[in-house]
Amino acid sequence: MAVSHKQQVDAEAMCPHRLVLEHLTSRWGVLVLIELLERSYRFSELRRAISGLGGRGVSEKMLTQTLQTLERDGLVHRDAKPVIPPRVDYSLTGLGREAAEQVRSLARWTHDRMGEVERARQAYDANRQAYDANRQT
Amino acid sequence: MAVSHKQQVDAEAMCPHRLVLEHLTSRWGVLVLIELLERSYRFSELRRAISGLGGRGVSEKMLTQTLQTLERDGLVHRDAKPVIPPRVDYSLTGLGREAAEQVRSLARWTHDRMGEVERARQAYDANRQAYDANRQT
DNA sequence: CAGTATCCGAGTGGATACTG
DNA sequence: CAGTATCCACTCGGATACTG
Repeated sequence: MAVSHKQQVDAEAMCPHRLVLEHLTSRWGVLVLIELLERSYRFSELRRAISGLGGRGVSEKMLTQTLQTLERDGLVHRDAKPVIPPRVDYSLTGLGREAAEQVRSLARWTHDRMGEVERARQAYDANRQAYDANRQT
Repeated sequence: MAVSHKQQVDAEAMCPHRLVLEHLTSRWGVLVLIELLERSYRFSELRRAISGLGGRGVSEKMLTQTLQTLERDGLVHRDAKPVIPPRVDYSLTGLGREAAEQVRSLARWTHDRMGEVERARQAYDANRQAYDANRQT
């Protein structure tokens, strides 16, 4: 039924570039972009690749939706070859590549800083527990 | 009731750094980080500042939740002054500043490229419409 | 293979009322 | 002021079944 793209968060009164930002930082958007930075992928291939990144896989539905959104925003190029069985290749556009690189570097940053984050969490949780403990006395 | 932080997406089998990434790219996380990059804010002040960025405001609930998550991850520092009426200042930690800068640059990128995105969308929608049209004949 | 269509449960996030 | 607690609408996203 042609998915009128009124699906996502609906813009409402939100400035449009916030929307795009949400698209590329979305749960699967991030992974798709990073994966496509490596090379182009076919649909199912991409699905498997993403599932391989830890976490459980994407549903077909969400991958489709994510890809369509990114394609509409001009970040991903969809190349459907008219053969049987169907073959569709996805790749980044120039615009998409720029975005993907930023996203990847942010992802790498979080990866590199995990140690510090973990420590911060332990400290936080410890305080938290101490606080909660002497509260119920 | 002490919000056991089992709330967000729950980690499940997802690699931990994906979680942190979701925190700082979350709807309000992005805005909080960018805003705090400017200076430190009090709770309500921050709430208003964010509402001023277009889009409708954050609820107290979501702002609280967002701030707690970011604090736990060691990105935001919370300074509660024991005065009446209460005064709490939020600011970025060193770690938080690094993250925020990346997030801001991604936000700026999307802002700068909006023109191209809009054009891509128009092209996409036009094709789409043409396609849908001669389908129902 | 590459989707589309439909249903549905869980969780997000907003509104409201209340507390220290 | 700075939250917490509760309720609830709505959306996201998964499972499933079907199509070209």
